[in-house]
Amino acid sequence: MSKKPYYISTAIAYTSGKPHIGNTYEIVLADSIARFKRAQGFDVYFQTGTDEHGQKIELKAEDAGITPQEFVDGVAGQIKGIWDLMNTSYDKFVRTTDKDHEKQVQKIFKKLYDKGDIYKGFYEGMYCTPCESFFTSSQLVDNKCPDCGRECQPAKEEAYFLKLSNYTDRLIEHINANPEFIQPESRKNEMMNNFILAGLQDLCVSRTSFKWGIPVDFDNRHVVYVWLDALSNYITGLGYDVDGNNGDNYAKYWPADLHLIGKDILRFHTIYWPIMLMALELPLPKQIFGHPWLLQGDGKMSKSKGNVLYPDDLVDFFGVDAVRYFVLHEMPFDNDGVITWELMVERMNSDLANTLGNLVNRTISMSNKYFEGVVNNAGVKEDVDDELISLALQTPNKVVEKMDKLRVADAISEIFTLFKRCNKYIDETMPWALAKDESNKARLETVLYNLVESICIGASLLESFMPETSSKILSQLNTTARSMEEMKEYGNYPSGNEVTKTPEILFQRLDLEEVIKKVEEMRAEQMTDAEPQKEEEPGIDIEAKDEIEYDDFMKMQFQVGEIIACEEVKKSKKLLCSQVKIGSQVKQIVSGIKAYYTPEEMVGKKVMVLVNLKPAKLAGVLSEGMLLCAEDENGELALMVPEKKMPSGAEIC
RNA sequence: CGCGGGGUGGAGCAGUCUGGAAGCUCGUCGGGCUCAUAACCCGAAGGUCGUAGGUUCAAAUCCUGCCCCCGCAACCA
Repeated sequence: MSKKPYYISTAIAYTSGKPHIGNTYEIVLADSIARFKRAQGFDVYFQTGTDEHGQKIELKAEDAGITPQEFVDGVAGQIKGIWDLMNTSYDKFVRTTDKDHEKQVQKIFKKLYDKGDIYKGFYEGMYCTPCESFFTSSQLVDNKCPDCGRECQPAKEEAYFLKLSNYTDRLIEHINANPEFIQPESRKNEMMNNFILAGLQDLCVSRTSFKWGIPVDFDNRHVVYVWLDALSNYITGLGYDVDGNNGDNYAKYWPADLHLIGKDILRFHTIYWPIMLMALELPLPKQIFGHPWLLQGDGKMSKSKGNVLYPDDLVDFFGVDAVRYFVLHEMPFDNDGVITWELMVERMNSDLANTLGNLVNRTISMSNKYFEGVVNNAGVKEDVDDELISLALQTPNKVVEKMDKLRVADAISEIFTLFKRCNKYIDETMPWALAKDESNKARLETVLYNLVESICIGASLLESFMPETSSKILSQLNTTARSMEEMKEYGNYPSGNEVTKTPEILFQRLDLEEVIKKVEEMRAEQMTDAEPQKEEEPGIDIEAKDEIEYDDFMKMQFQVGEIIACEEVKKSKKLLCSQVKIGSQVKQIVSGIKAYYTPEEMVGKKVMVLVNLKPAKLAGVLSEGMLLCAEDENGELALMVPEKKMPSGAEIC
């Protein structure tokens, strides 16, 4: 009987920089699922990779003074290095700059164009010439550019679009008929209500504004734009060929069983990707799981704070398997998980060192102490054994159940429940008491046998999640991993086998204070590393606007305003509504700065106001001007305030 | 009234569909034990299950109103 195929993929990582712990979570999660499916006897194909095109990369490469190809080669290598460091067992690392991928994307583009699913059209809308940007009429404010406030003209720019309307009915049907398709299910409603039922806009699939992409072969002014390129990796990586000369892997593994992705890109995977496949007349993937995010507890990650968690640093502190354990265990099924140093140290000490490491250590030590390492199944059973044995037999099934529902964190917990039961069993049977009387020798042998056997089962199950630890334990017990089949019966550990004489500590307990101290040192180091950059801080470049006349400038009236009252705009997330005193008059101004200032902080500030901006309604509230802010590359805002004391109403010129 | 999820001992969660003694992990405190990595095992304290009503012999669980948090969408003059 041939093995059933199982194809799992992660999203491909964008090669703009080094992956942090959040990115790493996804690959580890996918890896544990892939390993588990292999253990269950599936013929698993596990694909990951990198998304390497786009304007952002073109610009970054330019900054670095190298070609885009050199740039992405470097970052892709770095990402692959981290994936390998995390001990992930992917079968293929696909890159969107792979020649065969590029070729197939061109063919896909052509085929859909020939079929009429891709059409040449126009970016049609309101165009702001100075900003070089298109806006839909709903984005405009009183027909003015939302960025600069100037008049926009109706305009067109040539681009190719993927037509969605032909397939939306089929997509809706498919989603409704297959409740498993989008996971977690709550996300299904978001996609349906916010996008599909609201009416889909055709997806723009080409660009003329940059070059670093796959050229449209029949119209080389255009390059293929992001999603059509990136999503195709799932089939091109398998050797899919538009003309039907598919590779073996495609025939064997498509459609995919599971696309594992972050919740932020569910829309592309549950709407655009299925429609692309329908247009190509290919079957749809069976399931798409938008996993939650792993967040840091100690504030927003930022390089300047030096608190970004990188997987390689964590591995230095804790070791690969501990890091794998953290990210898998702290992540619930459909809520964001939180990771902090405190939490990691706690898990390390409590779960890994105490429960697991110590169990293995004390078991092996006793075997050596009482029987010189020889483990014999003497068969002197007592009632207390039953509970342990039955749990050891049930645990594999429990783990399978959880994994079938993609509840990876829960699956690991089941394994640790078994280890905890082992610790309890030691206290119940008190081997050290048995050892005092020679007549209890056979019973003592049985007790130790039960421990070793149960640990073997637990360690074998652990392989998918903590492969290195699993093999360390098994090798200390001088045996190998059990198959799922072998775990159906109890007592497979060979009687008379000999465990190691020198048990190695699996996980060293850590002192929280010491860890915090080291972390601070590391942060300080990261800060100094960042320092030179700060010195020469080039500032950030933004898109240049057209030159203006002095008269244009003079049209704008800026004055100092004093904020005399401020409140949140209900029903909006980002807006604060301020009463601003400008000379003798008071204007109401709404600003999108709630995330950076509280209403209390605002009151009393003297700020720079653009006074003669045409009033507009924001979230239903009238706004009669604009508070000016500086904005950095992360969108962080800072109000502009006069450097010296100035009365409200003072002109800024 | 845009759509959806959630509020359970100090922390993180399960239980809600299918009403019927409030559970798990961590932490705290007390005890036991000594094989082991100051570990392991047992016990205890600590919750009006967001809030106000309703249905019922019985409500964390079903119904209604309200408050708060989160995700998505909109908005960021």
